[in-house]
Amino acid sequence: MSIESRPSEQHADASPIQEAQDRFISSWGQMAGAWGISRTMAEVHALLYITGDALNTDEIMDRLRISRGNASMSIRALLDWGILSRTHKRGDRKEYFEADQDVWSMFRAIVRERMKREVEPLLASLFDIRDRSPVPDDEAGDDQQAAIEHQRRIEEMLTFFKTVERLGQRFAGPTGSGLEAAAKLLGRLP
Amino acid sequence: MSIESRPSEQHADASPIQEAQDRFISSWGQMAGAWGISRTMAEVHALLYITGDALNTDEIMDRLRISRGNASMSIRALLDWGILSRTHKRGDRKEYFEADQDVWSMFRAIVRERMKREVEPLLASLFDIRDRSPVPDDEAGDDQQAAIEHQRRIEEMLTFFKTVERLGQRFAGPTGSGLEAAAKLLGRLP
DNA sequence: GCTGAATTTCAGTGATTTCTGAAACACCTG
DNA sequence: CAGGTGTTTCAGAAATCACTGAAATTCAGC
Repeated sequence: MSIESRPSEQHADASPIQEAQDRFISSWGQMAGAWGISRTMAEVHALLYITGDALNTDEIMDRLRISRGNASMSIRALLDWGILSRTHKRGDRKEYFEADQDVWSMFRAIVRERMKREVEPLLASLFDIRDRSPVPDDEAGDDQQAAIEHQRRIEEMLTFFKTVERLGQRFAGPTGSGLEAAAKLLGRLP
Repeated sequence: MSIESRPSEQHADASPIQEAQDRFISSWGQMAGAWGISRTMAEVHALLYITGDALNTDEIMDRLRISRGNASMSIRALLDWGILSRTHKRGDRKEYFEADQDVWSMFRAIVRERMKREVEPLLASLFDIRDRSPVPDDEAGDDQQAAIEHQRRIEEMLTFFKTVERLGQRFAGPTGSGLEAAAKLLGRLP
């Protein structure tokens, strides 16, 4: 028999703290788009963060009212992002999952992953485009002018994203513990 | 190895520079997800940025092979984001659109907009959640312990996003011209 | 106020993403 | 190795998002 006092209605008998947690989960879920992940992934993470508990798949399914498949895939994806970790409990074969409780280290993981997935491929493309673009020669002419300005724009983008990548490494890279301080420094308002 | 799938089949002979532009447009389009906009929006912007020209709706439709409706809506959205501006040409009733040619100012606009759309609402939710959360009292007990830790987690999130917001204002706000320098400063690798 | 060019809107359609549920798989333990 | 428990996979259903094309709207000039 399952231990589920499954809240089939929205919050049948939710404690005040559960209500607050649900609000957090839902807000966090709405941010999903911003992190480039699915709503469910965000909600699973929110649940584990805000409760602070290590939960197993069934508990997550039950609390968020999602299917086993969805839970499994979302958990897997969050593990891949490196913002969830596995644990086990003695005498229990189930896997338990918990979220990093340090907000800064959690965001470092997110930045690291987005760098890898978005900035790096773009940089590679930009280098590639630069290498394949027609090289302006000495002759004057509209084509040459166009080629020169094209090159300038590609260079500017490259410079920008190279800076972004260096910042990202500073923040999120292996040696990247310096950002909290940096943020505080920069954050001092004029 | 060949470069198949040349985008311009109806423009029979694409110039080398057009090919480079098309590659840029396509790479930029793939980043769309990262900026939280649709692929077409990103492509329209890429086209206007990389050509540096002011183009009208028909030219954009033709070059990107998209419908009038899609073009109109994408342009409108980009105008709302503040990274495109309108111009006119003498003796032509059509509207022309051009992209900000300064990469840094363009990204300031993007950051500003994402702050408004994502960070600010989340901050509002977090404040709201904090205010509605049960207040821990003096008595000991599991409920109290849970309430205390819940509060701590909400506070930590709040602190993080308040910092993010201040950083964003530093970078993208009205007084926000300081970031390029700041980025260079931070970017100096260890 | 009419005309026609330019632009916007939007219902319908198409494409993509996410979710479900059940089957397949893995792995203990007796 | 049989039976049970826990996890992953995946085909199809559902939900969401983007795009089209045509009709409606706006607006300058007559």
